[in-house]
Amino acid sequence: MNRERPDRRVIRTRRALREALIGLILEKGYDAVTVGDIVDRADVGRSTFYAHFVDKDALLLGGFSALPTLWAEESRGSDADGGTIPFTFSLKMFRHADDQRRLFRALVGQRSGVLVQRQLDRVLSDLVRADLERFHAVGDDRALEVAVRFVVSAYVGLLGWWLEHPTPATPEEIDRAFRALVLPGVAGFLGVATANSTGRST
Amino acid sequence: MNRERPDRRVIRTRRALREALIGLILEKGYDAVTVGDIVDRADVGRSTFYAHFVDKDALLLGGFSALPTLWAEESRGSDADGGTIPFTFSLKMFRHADDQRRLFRALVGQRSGVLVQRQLDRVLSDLVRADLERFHAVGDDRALEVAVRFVVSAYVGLLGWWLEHPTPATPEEIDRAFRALVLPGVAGFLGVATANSTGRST
Amino acid sequence: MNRERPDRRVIRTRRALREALIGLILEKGYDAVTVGDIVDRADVGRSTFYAHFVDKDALLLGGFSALPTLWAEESRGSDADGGTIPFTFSLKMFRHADDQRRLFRALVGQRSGVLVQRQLDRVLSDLVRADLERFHAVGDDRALEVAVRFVVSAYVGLLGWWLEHPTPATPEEIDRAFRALVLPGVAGFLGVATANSTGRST
Amino acid sequence: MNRERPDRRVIRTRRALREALIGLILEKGYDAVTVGDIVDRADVGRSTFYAHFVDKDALLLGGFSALPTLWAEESRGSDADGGTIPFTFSLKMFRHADDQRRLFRALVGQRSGVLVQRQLDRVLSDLVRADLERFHAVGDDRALEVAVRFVVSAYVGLLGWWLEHPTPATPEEIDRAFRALVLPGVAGFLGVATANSTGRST
DNA sequence: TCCTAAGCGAGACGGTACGTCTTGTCTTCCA
DNA sequence: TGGAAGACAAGACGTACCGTCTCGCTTAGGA
Repeated sequence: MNRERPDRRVIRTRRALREALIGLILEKGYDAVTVGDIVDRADVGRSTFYAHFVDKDALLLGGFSALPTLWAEESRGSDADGGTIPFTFSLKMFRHADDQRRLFRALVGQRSGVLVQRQLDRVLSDLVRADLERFHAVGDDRALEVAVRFVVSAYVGLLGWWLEHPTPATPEEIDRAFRALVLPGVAGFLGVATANSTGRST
Repeated sequence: MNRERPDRRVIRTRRALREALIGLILEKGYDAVTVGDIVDRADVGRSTFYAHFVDKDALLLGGFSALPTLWAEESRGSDADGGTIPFTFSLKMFRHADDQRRLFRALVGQRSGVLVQRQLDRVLSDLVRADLERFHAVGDDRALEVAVRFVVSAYVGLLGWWLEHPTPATPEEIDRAFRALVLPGVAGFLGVATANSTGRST
Repeated sequence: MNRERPDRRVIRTRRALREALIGLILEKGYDAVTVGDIVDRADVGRSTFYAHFVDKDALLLGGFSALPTLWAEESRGSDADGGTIPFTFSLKMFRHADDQRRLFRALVGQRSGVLVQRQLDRVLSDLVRADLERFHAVGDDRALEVAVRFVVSAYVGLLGWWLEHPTPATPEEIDRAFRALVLPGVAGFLGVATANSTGRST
Repeated sequence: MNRERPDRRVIRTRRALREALIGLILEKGYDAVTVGDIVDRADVGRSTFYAHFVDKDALLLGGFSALPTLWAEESRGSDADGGTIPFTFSLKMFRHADDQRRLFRALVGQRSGVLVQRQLDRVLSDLVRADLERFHAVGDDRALEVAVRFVVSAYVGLLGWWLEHPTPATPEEIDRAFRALVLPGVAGFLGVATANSTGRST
């Protein structure tokens, strides 16, 4: 046990770097931020940066790869609803995005790098695939993947659009739109499993 | 008068640059291509490059911004069908993509830059918006934009996925999937105008 | 003909770099000078420096490898004396060193790098070897090399000592000391050839 | 009392560092060895190094500054010869160098740093000065210093040359060359005091 | 057919960021 | 609680691009 003692300094350094990055992204957009900017603001030596992260990208992912997962966890947490509703992540994430619109715009919007988008894609794909398998009897793997990609693309597309436009709608409204647009197609494409809520856990 | 003498050399230079860029994108992906690479391959002086294009991006767009529009035109051209089918661009473009999979992958796929994607988005958005207005009585502008974004995101998402995966389906199949996934949601969300848009289950 | 057009810019850049280096060496000593210092003072881009010289060392040698040779040429020029005196470089170089004591101290003294010393060694070795072959019938190559090394070491040793000590003697005095100390040993070690001044070109 | 508790660990640490340094010098030359290399090989923390030595140089001198003195002591020890021969250190040191050619090459040769050379210079200068004062009636302090420098430079020069060249001569031979080259000049320059210094050709 | 402005290749240049390396200090942990 | 381990700030290094610029050479296209 006790493997990997954290060493407070390491933690402090990483946090400083992460916070510097966030601040700079909000100010200039991800691509315009240089490693030099980051270490200057974090008051950290250049080599220290590279001792912790191979990349600017690695810093971003190291800090935020956790985030989507976190959102996912929170969503899944609400399985208290009996798991009768698919894509519960949707509203949660719209709300998160609403709360921290600036950060989300920087990370998910057009000024971010491809990286967080890719990461978000990955996490959402897993969530969506799980839900699709739960609610539909899927015989065809390829059809499943197509559906996953469809749902995720639609979601991320709407999310990005919504973030870039000034207060076009509440999270609830945009979530309702998402569901209205996506669910019928999925249902038709994959077919309905047994009941709406399969006989799964609970 | 006499403005804009074409000068054969100019044309030759530009074509050389464009072709060099395409080749390099296919080999390394857009982001990895440098101006140095391009002028080396095109056998052109560095300053000549900048005499014609401000950017690597400008070269790409200068060469290809026309493309999506072209595709669009071809699609619209087929309105000979009486305009009874929405999103006719879809199958056409899937077929184009199938024909020139390598080029499309380079331009639209993950290895491309954001630029062509953005351009594609713009053109598709216009096409989709036109179709939506044609087939649905849209009272709410915001709803229309949401729907546009939904359709475009879904389309581009599926297109990208399909390009990245080795021969998962024929253009016809993936187009059928696209329509099955997208049309019901749009119909439900915007309401049916002329009742001819789909004959989907309900 | 006309190969290698010089390109005025190149010449200007190199001179600027060289002069910046000299100035900085005089101020801080060779080792303390960084490439950054040099390009700052020369008002030249960092990459430009590396386009011309692989190293700080290369700049030094590129600028000064000519110098010892130059000194050598001047010395040889005085063969008008009929070539009856060996090591004519000696007094010349002591005088040069006296004239530009600061520069010599920086280049030959302890604050310099090993590089100029090595170069000086090489050039002096050639001069000395030539003289030894002229004035002595040397049968044994190894003995010649030993003698060369002896003369050069003694010379450079005295030169260095003389440079580091404030005006201990005039160039003529130190040259006389050098000859008094070195010549007898060489004569005894290698033997005298024919006459003192061999029958060579006069 | 009890000052300077030896603390076995301290001794072990220092020895480890010293041995690491020697090994690395033999492998890469002094200048190429970094503190990181040393502590890695010695399996010691970086700060431990700096707790014992301010420098890489200090480690070298701490370990080897004794050496030249030692060599000197051994030489002087043999004054049992009645002190009739000057520069008795010469042959002894050539022999040492022959015995441990690799180490000497590393320390005295061109791949070493300036430090041991300087130290060697200092020690040899003292030895030489003492001998010169013993064998010559020196009236002029400056002349003495010049002679000291001459002898030392010549000696170190020959030593270095001899070390760098594969088995060019036995210690006895190179010593004989040294004496033949140096003594006449010294005798002529300083004047003969007790007349026993050399019996060279007048 | 000549001549003259342009297009062009070649590539030097100032900048800027990169990722690596090394040094000497300073903090943390452990025995 | 004192010393070993190693994280850290600082900053130089050499590389890779960028976009600007200056040079002459070539070469159309109008005279």
